[in-house]
Amino acid sequence: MMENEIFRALADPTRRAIFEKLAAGGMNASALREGIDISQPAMSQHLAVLRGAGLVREERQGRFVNYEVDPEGLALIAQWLAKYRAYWPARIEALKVLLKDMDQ
Amino acid sequence: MMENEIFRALADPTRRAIFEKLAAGGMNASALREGIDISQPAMSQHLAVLRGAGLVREERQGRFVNYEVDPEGLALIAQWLAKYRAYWPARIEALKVLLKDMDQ
DNA sequence: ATGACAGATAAGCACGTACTTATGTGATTC
DNA sequence: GAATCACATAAGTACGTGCTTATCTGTCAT
Repeated sequence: MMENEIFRALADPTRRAIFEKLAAGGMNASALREGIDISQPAMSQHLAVLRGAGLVREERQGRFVNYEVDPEGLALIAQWLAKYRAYWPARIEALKVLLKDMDQ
Repeated sequence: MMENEIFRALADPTRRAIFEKLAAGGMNASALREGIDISQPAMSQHLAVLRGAGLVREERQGRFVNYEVDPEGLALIAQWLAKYRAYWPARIEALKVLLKDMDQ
């Protein structure tokens, strides 16, 4: 089950930080390390977990590897979330923002 | 940070199963155990984690404790997800379903 | 080819997590 | 008020996770 790997991947704050950084634009593993105090192997391992969860995808570019957000993982979270739509409070501000951004 | 506890809580498949069961309707901890092969203390501990994450809330009813889905946790996930809306593929079926269910 | 560089993998370790059994707490029933 | 029931908490344990250092793989420049 993919959900398992997705939520497990996002359960780690360092991985969420990496993902958030990638969401601002794809970049290679070394560039990703800047600003996040983490060793090279640790970064590599985190990226492997994110990739396994379908949250990130890689693309070899010479001797660099460019990473970017994989929409598939996000779509699966949206799908999971949709199952519980009955419980989403109708007038919460966050939801209104979400709706406005999506409905176009 | 609440996100941390939410994703950590959902990273466990047993807890997701409990949450899913609660989403079908609130019930007490004993009723929740039916169908899920788990000891009473384990269930109690899982419910404590889900409650700490804002995914579930409790209500004492005599010597029973009724548990139900807390919309706040779900709203926070939606909020987190909304940050990455730029990456959501526009025509994925899951997303269309999500949109249809929300936009009313 | 050789050295340098980007990144992955291996192995080991400290700590966290999910479970267990045992016991505690609060509410109900008799 | 004693027994029982629903649930929480305590303590211990097996296993998972995230980190480290060391090493390997692949690509580029010279």
